[in-house]
Amino acid sequence: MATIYDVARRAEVSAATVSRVLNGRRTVDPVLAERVLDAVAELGYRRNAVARNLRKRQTNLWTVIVSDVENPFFTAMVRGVEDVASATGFSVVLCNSDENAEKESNYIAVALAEQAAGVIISPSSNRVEDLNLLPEAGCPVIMIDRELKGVHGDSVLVDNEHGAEMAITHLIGQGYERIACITGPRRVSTATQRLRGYGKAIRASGRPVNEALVRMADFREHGGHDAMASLLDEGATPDAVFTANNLMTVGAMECLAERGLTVPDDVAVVGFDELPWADLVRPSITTVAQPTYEEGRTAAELLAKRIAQPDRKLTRVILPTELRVRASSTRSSR
Amino acid sequence: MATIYDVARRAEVSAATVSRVLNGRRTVDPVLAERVLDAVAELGYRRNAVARNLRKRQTNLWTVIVSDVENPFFTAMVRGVEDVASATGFSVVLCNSDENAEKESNYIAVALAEQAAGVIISPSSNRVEDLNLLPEAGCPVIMIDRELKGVHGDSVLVDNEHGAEMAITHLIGQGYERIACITGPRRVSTATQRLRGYGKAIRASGRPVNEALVRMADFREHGGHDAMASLLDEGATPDAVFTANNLMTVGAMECLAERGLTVPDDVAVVGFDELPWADLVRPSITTVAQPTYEEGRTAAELLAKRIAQPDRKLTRVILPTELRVRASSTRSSR
DNA sequence: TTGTAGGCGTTATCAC
DNA sequence: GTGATAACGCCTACAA
Repeated sequence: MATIYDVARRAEVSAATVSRVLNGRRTVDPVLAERVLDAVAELGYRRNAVARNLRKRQTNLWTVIVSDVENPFFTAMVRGVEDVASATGFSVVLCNSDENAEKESNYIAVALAEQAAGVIISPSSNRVEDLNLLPEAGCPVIMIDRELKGVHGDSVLVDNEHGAEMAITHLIGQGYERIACITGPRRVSTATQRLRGYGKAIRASGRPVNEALVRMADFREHGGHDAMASLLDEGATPDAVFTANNLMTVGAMECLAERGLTVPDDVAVVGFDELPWADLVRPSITTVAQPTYEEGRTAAELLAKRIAQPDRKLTRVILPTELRVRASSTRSSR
Repeated sequence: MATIYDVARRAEVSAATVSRVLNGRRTVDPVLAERVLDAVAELGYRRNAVARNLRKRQTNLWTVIVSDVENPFFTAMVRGVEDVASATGFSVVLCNSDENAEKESNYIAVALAEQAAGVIISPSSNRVEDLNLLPEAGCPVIMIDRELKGVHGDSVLVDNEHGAEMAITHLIGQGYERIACITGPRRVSTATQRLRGYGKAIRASGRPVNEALVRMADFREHGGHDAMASLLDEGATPDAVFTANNLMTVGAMECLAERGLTVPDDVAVVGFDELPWADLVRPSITTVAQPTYEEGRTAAELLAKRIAQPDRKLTRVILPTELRVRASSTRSSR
């Protein structure tokens, strides 16, 4: 591999001049500059980003830690991040924490060691201290999708409570009476916020919240399935269910199908998050849609800004959700 | 940030000893080692991977370049890669070439500059020379899903031709007669191999291949939709269609639904690749399933081996596909 | 076993 | 405007 010195020798200038030409900051005699560029081309020189990063004490790597890479929700988000990153000259290191606190801590350690320029994370754990290692080391953190109080970083969220409220209010308006809720783990902000929206809407209709209709699952397909089964088996007899994320919606639907229950006639379904290719799913599912790609973009833009300007005020962006009414929650007859 | 020298001073040893303790290669006096470890803990020292990489002239970064991050097929694959990477101490830099040759070349340049330890790529272009820059610079390449002849690297593929053949043979067995094929761009190996399997099966049944029933689209949802529309509009009147990837399957299905055509009674559908949550899609779709996660794992394992042993013989792994017969291709009556 | 010293390839700070 | 020269933080001969 050719180094900057090889180029300098060939162009008959100093290494410093080569560096200046390559970085285009200060002015260089056009004649020398051309000699340098020629030498670069002839040698097929590429600069060594590792050496550059060491010298500049900063990299162009963003670490993105998501809690489930296989969930299409995060996929779309990552794409938003990636688009902004490549447009601003950063590369994205993708890490899958798999809802596992150990893995998450591990990836944080790696990000620190690799001198990541910034981290975008949807926290799986509530290890505030681990996350704060990053800002303490001067590495900005953006929380996305999920919020963790006490972490010194910006965040990009959606109006989870309101989204859930819309979902439940819609079900109530359709005449459903025993509305169940399958939410995620208590430590995750989206789970509690969506549950709160559920409770708020139920109470707003003048009814009490029935704990027998509430389940805390794990945001996974299997968990949604089992929570649905438990609702049915334990005699809670729901006539509708609100599931707090896409995977659990799928799990719950599968459980209903296994039991021979019809959606929406036996049990109506509204899920948080869009499903990919929702149009092919029958019955089509009513969802609370969030602007996933935009969340990724926004987080990335926030990170780029903070890197440029480390002392700017912390921001907390809340993006709107939208209720998309489809067949799974509209009464055909009764 | 504390450096190895800060630790050395605190532990009253030399920097070399600290390095030796941290890397655990050669033996160090247990007493000194403990002093070092204590100093590390007290200072919250973390080694700077950038400096280490410069010195060692190699990083622990794998660059994974996929042609569409939002396609669940690649998502599962990336997860397979990521699992192996993190188990072997590598990090994954994810790049989305978006079926775009320019972006792809760009990411290759970045991988080179960042001194990636290896690259796993599903090529979007057929720029063999660009890809070969990597092995020339000593950076191993693994091609995944798609093959590009002339590239000096290992590859992990599936038996595309055989998979397509199974699909078509199945349709023929079900009595379909005018079987259309929507495949991908000619430059992509999976597109041509799947088309070849289609032709082979058709001919094996004693019929000629009718070019009016074949379309080359772009492996995207929209492309699948338009190709289906063109088949219907141009009077080719297919009674079945084989779509060469998951996104085009969705597009074609949507087109059929728009036209009020019923699957499988008006037109049967078999698609290459599973759809996520295939069980919720109605009618359920017959697919040629490939072991996506395994492809990722295999590619990653191959990369790890090649890094450890750069001169091992080039390998080309072919993983099997499997026909999953569902409702979209089984004649109810006629 | 331990310490010293040189270098990985850049960029930044000086003089000139 | 250009060219020496000194870091950036680490690893590893080599010498002790």
